[in-house]
Amino acid sequence: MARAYSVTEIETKWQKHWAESGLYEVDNDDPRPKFYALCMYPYPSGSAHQGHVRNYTFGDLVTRFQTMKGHAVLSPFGFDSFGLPAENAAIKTGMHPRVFTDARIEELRASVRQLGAVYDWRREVRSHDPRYMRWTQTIFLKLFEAGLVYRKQAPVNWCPGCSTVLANEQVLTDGTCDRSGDLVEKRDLEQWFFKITDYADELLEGLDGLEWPERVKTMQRNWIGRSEGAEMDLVVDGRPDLAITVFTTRPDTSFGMTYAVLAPEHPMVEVVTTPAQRASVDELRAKVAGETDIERTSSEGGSLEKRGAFTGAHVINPFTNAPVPLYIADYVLMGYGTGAIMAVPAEDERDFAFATAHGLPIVRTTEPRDGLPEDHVGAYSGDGLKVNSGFLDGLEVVEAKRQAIEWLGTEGKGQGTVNYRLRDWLVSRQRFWGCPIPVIHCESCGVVPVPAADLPVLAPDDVEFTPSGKSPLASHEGFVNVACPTCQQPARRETDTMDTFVDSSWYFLRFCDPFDDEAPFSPEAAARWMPVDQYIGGIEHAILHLLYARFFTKAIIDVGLAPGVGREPFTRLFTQGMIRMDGSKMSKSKGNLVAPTKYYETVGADGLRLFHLFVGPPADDFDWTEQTDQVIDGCGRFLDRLWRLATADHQCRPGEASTTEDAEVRRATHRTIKKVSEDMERWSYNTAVAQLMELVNLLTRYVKTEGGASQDVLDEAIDALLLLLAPMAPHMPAELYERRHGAHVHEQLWPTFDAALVTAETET
RNA sequence: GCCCGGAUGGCGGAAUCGGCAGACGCGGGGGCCUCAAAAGCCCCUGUCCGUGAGGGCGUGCGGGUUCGAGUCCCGCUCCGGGCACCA
Repeated sequence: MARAYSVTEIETKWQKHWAESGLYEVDNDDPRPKFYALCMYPYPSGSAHQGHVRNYTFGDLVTRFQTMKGHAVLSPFGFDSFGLPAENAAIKTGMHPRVFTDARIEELRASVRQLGAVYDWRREVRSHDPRYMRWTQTIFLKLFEAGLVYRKQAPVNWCPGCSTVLANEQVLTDGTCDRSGDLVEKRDLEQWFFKITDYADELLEGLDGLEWPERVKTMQRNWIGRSEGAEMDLVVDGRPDLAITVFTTRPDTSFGMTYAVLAPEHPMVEVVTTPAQRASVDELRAKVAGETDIERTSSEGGSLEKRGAFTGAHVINPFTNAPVPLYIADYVLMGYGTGAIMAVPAEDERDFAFATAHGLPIVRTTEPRDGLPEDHVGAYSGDGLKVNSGFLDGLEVVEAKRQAIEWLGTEGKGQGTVNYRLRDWLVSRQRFWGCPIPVIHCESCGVVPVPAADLPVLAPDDVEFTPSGKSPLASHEGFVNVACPTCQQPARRETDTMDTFVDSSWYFLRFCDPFDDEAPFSPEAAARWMPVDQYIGGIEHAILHLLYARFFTKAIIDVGLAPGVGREPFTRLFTQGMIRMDGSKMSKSKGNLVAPTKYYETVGADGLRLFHLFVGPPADDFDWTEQTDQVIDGCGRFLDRLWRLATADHQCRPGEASTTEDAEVRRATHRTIKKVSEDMERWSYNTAVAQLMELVNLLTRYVKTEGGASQDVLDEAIDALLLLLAPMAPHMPAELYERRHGAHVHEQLWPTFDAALVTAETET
C-alpha cells in the first residue's frame, strides 16, 4: 500500500535516536518514583516472531506510558540463553552451542530494536554469560549450605528424546515431555532437588495478595494441592511390631473403614503378603510396573477385580479394634500421602467401586440431615451427622474430624497433618548447555562445594557433540578429574547441569544491579526496584516459571542474600493471549509463522504494533486469518489519516473556539484523553485505539466545516492525539511532534483533561 | 468427574456500576475525483415487513427479578482452558 509518509526513513531515524539519547536508561539513584516493567526474558530462537511482537508491544507501551506519567521506569532486556535447542543444533551441525546461541541473540536483539521497543540495554543479562553463571552457582551453593538443596535416589521422569531427567512440572498430563513430546519413562536415579515443598504454604498463601489473573492463581493452587487431614497407624493383625501409616482427609469416617490398601510399590507389601496370596500379588505388581502413568491412571485400566489383590494380611482399625483385610491396588499411588489408605466405601467413590467389585462390606458413617434419597446409589461424601461411629455419633462432619484427630493424638495412634501434591523440584539435567552444578564428589569428604574463588565452573570448549545420548561433560576427563578442595585427593566433578528454569528464577533480581561483581546483586538495588510492578508474558508459564521464581525469591531472601526485598517478586502479572493459525498455536515448531519483517516495509513497526493492540482484548487469543492483512492495512490507513491531518494546509480561522463545532471538538478531545488514559490503566488497548480513531474521524470532518476550523482547537486535538499515541505506535508521533514543537513527544508528560469538558450534555 | 473462562451483525470486537445493543475496524454496496486505474474523500451496511414514512424481531436456549437485563438470579446447551484414581 502507498503510504502518506516515508515509514522506513522515520522509523530508522527514531530508533537511532532512542538508542543514542539514553532516555530509557535509568540509574539506581534516579529520584523519580520507580516502576519496574518486565517482559519474561526470551529464549533466543532467532528473529522475533508475532508472539514476540505482541509481547514487546505491550511491554514497550507500559514502559513509555509510565515514563510519561513521571516514573523512573526500569525496563531491562535479557536472554534465557541456556537450553536444549542450541545443544541439539550442536549435535546436528557440530557448531558449538555458544556460537549458535550468540548468533540467535544477535538476531533477536536486532529485531526487537526494529520494533521500536526501548530498553536499558546496559543492563542486558544472558544466562550463559560467565558473569551471570558465577552468581547462579553462588546462589545454588548458598541454598545447598542452608539445606534447601539435596541429593537423593528417586524414581524420576526420564525423557528418552531429550536424554535427561525432567521436573514433574515438565511432564504433561498425558505423560509426555513438554518439549520433545516423547513418552516419559520412570527411572531410578540419584538426582539433585530443591526443597520447594518447604515453601508450599507460603507459595499458596502469597497468591491471595497478588494482582494476577485468577486462572493463573487457581492453576498454582491446584498444582500445590494442599489438603488437610490425618495420618494414623494401622497395626498389622498378629504383628504388633508392624504398622502401616495411612493418610486420610476424612478421619471422621474411620469407623466405616472396612479394608485398607497399599500402593503396589509400597515396601510393606513384601513383608506382609502371605505365601498363599504371593502369586496374585506378584502378578498385579508386575502388571503395574510395566505400565506408564497414563496406562495406569486411565479409567479403562481393566476391571476392578483385576486392579487389586488381597495380601492375605489384616490390619486393625484403631477406632474399632476390628481387623480388616489389607489389599494392594493400582488406584493407590506411592507418590502421594503415605502410599497407603484406609478404605471407607460408603463415603468414597473409588473405595465404593472397589468394595463392590471385591464383595467387601460397606458401612455408612454419615447421614445427611434429611436422609439419603430412596434411589441413592454409591458413596456419599457430603455433610451430615455421624452414625455407626461410636463416640462421634451425632456430630457434624467438621466437628467429628476435629474430635477424631484429637482422639488419635491422645491415643498415640496418629495426628493431624497436611499433604501437598507439590513435589520437590528436580533440578539436575544430564545435558551440556546449562549451568554446571558447582560441586565435587570426593571419596573421603563426600559432596564438596566448589570454593567461591573458583566460581564460575565453566564447561570446557573442547568437547565433541555426538548423538550418543550422553552429556559431553561426563566423558571429558579434563573437566571431570579434579583435586578435592578439602583434602586435595583425586576427586570427580559433578557433570550434571541445572534446569534452565533455575537461570530464569532470579534474572529479574540481577537486572536491578547487573554490573555487581561482588554479589549476585546489592540488596539495596534490589530493594529499590523490586517487586516487578508489571510482569508480562505467556500463559504457558502459569505454573513452571512463575512458581519457581516465587520460590527462589523467598529462598534467596532466607539465605541472607536479599535483606529488605519483598517476598513476592511480581505484583501484577499480565498474561497475553496466544496467536493461533488454522486452529493451532502459531509457533516455529508448527511451521506456521508469519514473519513481522514484511510489515515493517508497508505499515511499519507502528502499524504492526497498532494492529496487535487493536485486534482484540490483549488477554484473549486471536486467530491469524485471511482477513488479518486487511486489518493491518487498516491500521496503516489510520496512521496515514493522522499524518495528513497534522501536515496538510487546512483553511483555519486563527484563534480560539467560538462556534458550536469548535466546542464539540474540544469536548471530544478531552473525552478522548480521559477515555484513553483509563483504558491504558485497565489494559483495554483495543478500545483506546478505537477512541483515537473516532477523534481522527471527527477532525477529518471538522477541518472541512464551512468557515474553517479554529487553529487552536485543531492544534490542541492533534497534540493530544500524538501524545496519546506515543506509547502505542511511537515513531510517527515522535516525528510529527518534533516538526510541530521541536521537542520529543516521549519526554512530555502524559496529557490531562479538563473535567468541565468531559461531562456529556445530558438528555432526557 | 471437578474447577475456571466464554457464546453479541458476513468477520474481529464495543457496551467500565442494571440505563440509546452493535463504538472502532475489516469485508460488502453506492457515489465523488480520474481519460482510466490506484490512492483519497463522502454516504449506506443487524434482521424481517413496507415504494415510503414507519413498524416487528434481535446479544446460545428456557424461566425469573426489575420501570428497564447483553449485563443480575435459577435451570440447561455448546465451545475453549486447567486439574484429575491426590485418599
